[in-house]
Amino acid sequence: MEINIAVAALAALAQETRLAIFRRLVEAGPEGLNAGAIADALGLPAATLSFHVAQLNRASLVAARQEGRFIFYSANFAAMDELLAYLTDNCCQGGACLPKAARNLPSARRKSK
Amino acid sequence: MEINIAVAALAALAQETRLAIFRRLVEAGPEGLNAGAIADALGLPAATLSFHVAQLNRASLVAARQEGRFIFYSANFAAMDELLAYLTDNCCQGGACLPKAARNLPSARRKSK
DNA sequence: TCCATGTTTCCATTATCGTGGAAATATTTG
DNA sequence: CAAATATTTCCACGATAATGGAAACATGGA
Repeated sequence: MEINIAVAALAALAQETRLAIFRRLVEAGPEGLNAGAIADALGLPAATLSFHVAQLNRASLVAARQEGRFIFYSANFAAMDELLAYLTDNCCQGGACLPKAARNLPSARRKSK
Repeated sequence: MEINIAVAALAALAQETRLAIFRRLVEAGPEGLNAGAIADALGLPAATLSFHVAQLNRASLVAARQEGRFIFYSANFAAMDELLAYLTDNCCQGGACLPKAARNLPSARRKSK
């Protein structure tokens, strides 16, 4: 993962409303939720929800699929995996800041790409 | 970790210059680097470096210590640990997006607060 | 086809961010 | 104290982000 992509993903999550949306989608699992359901759950105007979900989508953290007249959004777990890998690889010296539970692994390093 | 703190940390890292600074400090280890050295390494004007490092500091991702007439900045590994823990706890369904190397752990869950 | 429903785009407004030169503020050394 | 060096604060500029109402754009059903 290049730094630009990591920055884009971080920026997408670095906003309270968007982080809340993403958490909700993670909670919802692979099925995801349609736009209205997210808006209802978080008490957001449709335009605001649409704006934020579009940003998450642009950063590839959220996928969209049409289903009837609904649009379902779902968390992209693989992208989150890559972001976490980037952070552990580049922002932790020798895994020094991996969560304690993961700290004493044989080798948590990953292909640098 | 509360959502506000996570957002603040993410926002601090969600900027190319700042992420580069943080990476450099991680690389430098606990000793850290003085402001001028960081600026030189990244080719940044002093004012710009100071601005960004202050943001990282406000987000508690970077610590500062005076040493003679230099000010040394160093990465706060514990804070990074907490951020990673927040992300894995709240943005990965059952650890579904933990980096592969860490995925099959007995229990990567951590105290929620 | 017409209507209801779901979602996005358009728009204007306000607020905040990133940048870097210049001046101000430490701190050490002579 | 004065000079040199390190860093920050001040300032102004342009750029981008967040918000939400209203209008436009699908889509499915009667």
